[in-house]
Amino acid sequence: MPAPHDSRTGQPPTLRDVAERAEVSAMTASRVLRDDPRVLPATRDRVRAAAAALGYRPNEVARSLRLGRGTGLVGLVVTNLANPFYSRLALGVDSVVAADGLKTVIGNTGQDPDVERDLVADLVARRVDGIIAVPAGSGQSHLAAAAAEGVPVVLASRPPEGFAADCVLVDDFGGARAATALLLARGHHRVGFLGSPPAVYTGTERLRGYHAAHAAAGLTADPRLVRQGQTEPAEAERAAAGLLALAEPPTALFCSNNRNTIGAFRAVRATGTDTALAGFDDFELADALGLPLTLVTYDSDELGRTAGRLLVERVRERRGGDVGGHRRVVMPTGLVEYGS
Amino acid sequence: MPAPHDSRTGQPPTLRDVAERAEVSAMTASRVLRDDPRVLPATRDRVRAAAAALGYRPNEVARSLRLGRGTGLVGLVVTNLANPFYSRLALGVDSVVAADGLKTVIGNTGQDPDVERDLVADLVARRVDGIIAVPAGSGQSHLAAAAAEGVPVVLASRPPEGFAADCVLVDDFGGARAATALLLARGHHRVGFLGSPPAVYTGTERLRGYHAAHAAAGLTADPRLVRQGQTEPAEAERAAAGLLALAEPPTALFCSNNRNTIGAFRAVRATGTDTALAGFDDFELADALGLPLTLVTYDSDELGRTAGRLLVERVRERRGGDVGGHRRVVMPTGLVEYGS
DNA sequence: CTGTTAGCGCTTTCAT
DNA sequence: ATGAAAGCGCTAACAG
Repeated sequence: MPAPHDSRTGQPPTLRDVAERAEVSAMTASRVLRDDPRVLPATRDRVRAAAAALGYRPNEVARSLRLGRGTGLVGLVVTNLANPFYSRLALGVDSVVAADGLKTVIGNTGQDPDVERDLVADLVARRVDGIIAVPAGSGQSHLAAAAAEGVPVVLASRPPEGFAADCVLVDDFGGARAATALLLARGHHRVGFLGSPPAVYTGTERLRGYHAAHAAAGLTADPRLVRQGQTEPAEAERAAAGLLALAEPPTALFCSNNRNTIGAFRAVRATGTDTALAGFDDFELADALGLPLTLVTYDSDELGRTAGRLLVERVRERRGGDVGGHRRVVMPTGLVEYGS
Repeated sequence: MPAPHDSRTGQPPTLRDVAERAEVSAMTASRVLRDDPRVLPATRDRVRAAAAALGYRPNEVARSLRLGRGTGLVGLVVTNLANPFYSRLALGVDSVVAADGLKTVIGNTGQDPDVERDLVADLVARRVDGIIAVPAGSGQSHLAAAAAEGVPVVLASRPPEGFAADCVLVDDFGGARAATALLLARGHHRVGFLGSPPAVYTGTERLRGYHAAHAAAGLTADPRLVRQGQTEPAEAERAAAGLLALAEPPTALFCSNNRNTIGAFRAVRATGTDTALAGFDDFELADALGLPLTLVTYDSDELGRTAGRLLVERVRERRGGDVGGHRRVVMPTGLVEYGS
């Protein structure tokens, strides 16, 4: 364990300090520390020894300024990291970009569009190498602006609106349609819908799927059974309880994300009805709830990894490659049945 | 929506570009953009207009290099962001530091000590303003080195070893002892223990609590009922199944974290025994499992926020304040009973 | 193989 | 009220 730095000053050692100690120029020290081969082995050793003795670490801030190449950071903009969907996404992204030496900066917006705007602007000012975002839904002009400044942008689970960017989507429409169709095929003719606020892309796509399944079965969904706007389980539970308390309650519920599914589950259990339950997104312990539960599943880790991969390719591109036009990856969904 | 930058070049506009367009020196432009009052209102307006027209954003990399003040980033080092414990911590930390204009960089180690070392070194090289870490357990010399270089370090849920740093802890010992005591008081004399690898601080503290409860009741825990080393629910399930298959199986299990509790729950349900279950950490849907479950709880969001607060105070201190000696905050625990 | 010069974008210091 | 010079730590580009 070398002394971290010269104790005369509280400042970390600089390249100059290393160079002086090794009695070479800063340039030679720089070469050695970047493994440039054109240095005499003896000099190399002296420099290495000096660096080790001082506990020298190159200042990455200075390097990125000099190299003009960005900071080796990627911004990840999400609404709520405590939601397991987003934390898995974050992990998937980080695992991929870390392999390229990039670090992930998190930006949690808490659903606030103003926070989201500021966050993106700040990430751009910080010269991140790219941004992966799951925009909350009320406009993407801030992302468009970032893209226009040359910062690669990748959207996860929502498509770009009004500008071009890579994105990874889930087959929201198809998955929701399949799950709803299953409920209808089992004889449920009154199927309720619980979903996120209408401005959220995935929510409206999944609602479209719900309606499409009805249409395919020659049915029309009762609009009174559609409740949008719930973001947290507690809200979803109230909304579900409201549906179950109707004079003609639904005999089944389709929930457009895991927050709504969990809320609906609580409402059904509390009410004691045998309402059938289906939802989008798998979640931990879904199999252990003691109620039959049909879920639309997809590989959520792969979603994050794919987003990371798309971004990394763009970052490499800026350093010389060429990926070509913007890509749109759609992840397939499956159906899983839990409970007895 | 202003044009993001001059389209002649793909480069974002610099202060010079703004200055030229406003026909002032870079210095004056800089003053205006930092709201330095000593500028003629007319000039100010010209500069503001130029900046807006170009879509100028100050280069934060250059600023931090010049100001020598760090980057406005804090590093968060955890083992597994997909674990809800860590994602809540991350959110708590971020919510506090964001209020001070700081961003959180995530470093996910995946339990690998080498990755952890590299990560910390890299964060230091990137000149983060501070580091919040939940070290995996095999040595903290890398954190000590960071602290020695003057980077504020705050540890969450583990105390510093071999160096001084602020930390936030949970009352691991007391919580585990209370939960175990409850099981013993209910007549369980064979209580199993499921926990993380022995190198993990929280695991061993909680094991200590488990033993202390036995001692206080005049009992000695059967060492064959102690299983350490499970990190994921699947491993924990196997370990629990092993205990339940013993000739003299435990009649109750105490699990030292949520991963182990979930695994134990699965094993108990699969076996169909009426083994009593207790564990450390609350988790979503713990109340919905249909089995009685006693959990040691604490405010995990507050844990993250406290860590963030301790760090922010140190960061401010480096800019002139004085917080004094290193602090150790211990969060109290409670006991919750779920299930019928 | 090694060193000198110059400058990334910004701001502090010292003029004017 | 404004500007010129210098430099944060580092590294391309060019000497020698």
